[in-house]
Amino acid sequence: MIQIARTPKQIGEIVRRRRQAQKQTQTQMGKQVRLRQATISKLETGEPGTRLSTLFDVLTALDLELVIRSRTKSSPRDIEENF
Amino acid sequence: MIQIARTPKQIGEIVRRRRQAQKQTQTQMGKQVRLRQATISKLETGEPGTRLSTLFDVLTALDLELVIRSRTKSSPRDIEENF
DNA sequence: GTCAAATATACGCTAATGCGCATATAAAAA
DNA sequence: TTTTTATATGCGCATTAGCGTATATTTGAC
Repeated sequence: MIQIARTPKQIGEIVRRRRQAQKQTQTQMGKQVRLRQATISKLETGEPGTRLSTLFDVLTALDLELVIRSRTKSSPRDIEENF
Repeated sequence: MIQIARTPKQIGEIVRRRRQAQKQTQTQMGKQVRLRQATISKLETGEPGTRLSTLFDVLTALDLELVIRSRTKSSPRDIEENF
């Protein structure tokens, strides 16, 4: 399972899919990492102001990790979603 | 080039190495993406409060992208750096 | 060691997160 | 449809990023 994210919105989508796949609610996840349900909600909807610490907390709860790598050629889908 | 980041600090290190590899200063990078040199500095030193939008701006300037994937077994190095 | 360049900090400011708490809205179940 | 569950929003508050500007500190070249 690997997903490219070039915008906060894309991160949110990935997080949401993963959370749902694990059959968790935002409230449950929030409890695990001590974040409000509202905070998870904002992250998943793509708030650009979300803090790195919040993202890492959530990724930990979902057993995901973040990888940074050189950009690959962007697919048409990436481009349209950037704006 | 691919790097795992499990903490804001690790992200900072990756960003810094990449920036230096491109022979850019924080001030130059900041200009490209309209961020202050001080902001880049904080990101590179691992501020957990850094915003996602800021991270993406910087990654764009460095031609890097972010990938989210299932966690791999952590290497000893990862563990010690988590606390 | 000296000096210039790069990076880390500081101050005052504005804006926005994340908080607790509550509720409206949407989605799923009965 | 009615009821329950889940997600999105709202308010007031404390905290903090990021801004401009400026300066201390570190690093690197000479």
